Amino acid sequence: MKINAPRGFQDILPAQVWKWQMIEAIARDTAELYHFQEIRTPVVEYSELFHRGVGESSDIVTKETFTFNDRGGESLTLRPEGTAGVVRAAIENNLIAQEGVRAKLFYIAPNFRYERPQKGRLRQHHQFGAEAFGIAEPEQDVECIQLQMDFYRKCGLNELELNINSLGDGPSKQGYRDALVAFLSPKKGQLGEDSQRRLESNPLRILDSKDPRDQEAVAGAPPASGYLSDQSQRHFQRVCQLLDESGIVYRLNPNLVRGFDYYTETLWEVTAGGLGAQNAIGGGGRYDNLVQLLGGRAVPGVGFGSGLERLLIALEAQQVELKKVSQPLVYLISQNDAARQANLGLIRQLRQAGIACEMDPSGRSMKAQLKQADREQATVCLIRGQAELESDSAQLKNLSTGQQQNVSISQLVSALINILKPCK
RNA sequence: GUGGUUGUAGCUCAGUUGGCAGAGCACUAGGUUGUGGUCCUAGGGGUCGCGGGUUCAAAUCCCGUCAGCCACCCCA
Repeated sequence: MKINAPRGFQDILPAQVWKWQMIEAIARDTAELYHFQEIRTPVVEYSELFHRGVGESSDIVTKETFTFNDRGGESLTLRPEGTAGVVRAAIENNLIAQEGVRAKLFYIAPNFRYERPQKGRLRQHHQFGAEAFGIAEPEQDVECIQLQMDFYRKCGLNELELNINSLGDGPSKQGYRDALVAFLSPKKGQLGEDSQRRLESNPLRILDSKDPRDQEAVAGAPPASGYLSDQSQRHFQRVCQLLDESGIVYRLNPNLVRGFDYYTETLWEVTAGGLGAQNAIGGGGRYDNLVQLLGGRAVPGVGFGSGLERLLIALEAQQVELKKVSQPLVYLISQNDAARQANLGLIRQLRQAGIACEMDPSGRSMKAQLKQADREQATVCLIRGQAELESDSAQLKNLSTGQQQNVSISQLVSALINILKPCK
């Protein structure tokens, strides 16, 4: 019986893996350029972490987690997002034990959400994310945004838009929520079914609904900016000013709301062309209450997560060419059994000398071997038959020019290194 | 969880009114007994997603189911 990968889970095959390695390398290089350090946390956490962290009322926790009991009866959950686990690890390992101690961490890791798959949406997806703890100033928000945007720029992504908004600190957010409910309640009948329900559970989300009925009802709603405390207002203005100064183009979007309960103050989302309906490629925000909520000191934090599958989709749609670099390959070809036997020893020597080699041990025709070498994009073929065995030499054939030369075995390694050097 | 749509060779797909399961590409071999890419010739490869039903006869019609894709919800 044939067994497929579970719904919404995807194999990343050799033909694609090099792209992953490339964008992962860009992510690491860029994060380290900003002096963020990599952290790797477990794929599973106690379920309570996400309930408390992401929020009991958020959709992600209520209906999208992979949750199960282990054999001891503990409830575990596959991580649905990156921040909560990093905060837990930072607290547990005393990385942010004291106020004023700064920790800047990044990760590249899979997340799991039980959803119906569609374009740009899977049950396992991967994110590059970064979290900065200990600094409440808007400079830290902007450093995160700069890192994120630099990452996209280095990957070659062109069509993208940064949306930004502020919901203010806790009291500001609550005040705005109440005001919005007061504004929308009389119009409840005009809202879509989903939003009528959200009016109680998560009214802020009605702001960024796609339903035209909701958009019409929301049109005259008061903006969050009117409910920000003085301090929150100053914070947000400073963020915008710093973005201006660093030449980052953004759009103030008063309807931008994000799905995690822990966000306070600044929040942002980057959208990209070519992604279909799920056009968010990454998002982030400040979460000044989260560390304390999860049992740490009152340490502020800010960070982002960026979806790598969606980045690759966007790069493809925008026809961005990633440059593939691979090691030049030498393909050993044997005319007969004796040559094949000799090449088995030779290939080991060449590999130990640091030269990537391949050969076909099955005794097929030379034509078939050459064809295979061509298919695998070998740079050089090393051909040995009866004549070469007797003269202790090998033919080296350059597959792109077709030129061929005879080289003695004693000089083989240096000759190959010479030929391959300009190909790296 | 809801809706739409598509499942035929490794891949992309055709298949008429229900009447022998097809093409292109890819693969293997030969043309060339020591040389790839181009070309020519031949060959291999199928649970027509799966299960049931109608029929003399089903890839084709009906019912169910599973999966992929797309959209809603939500999010990266």
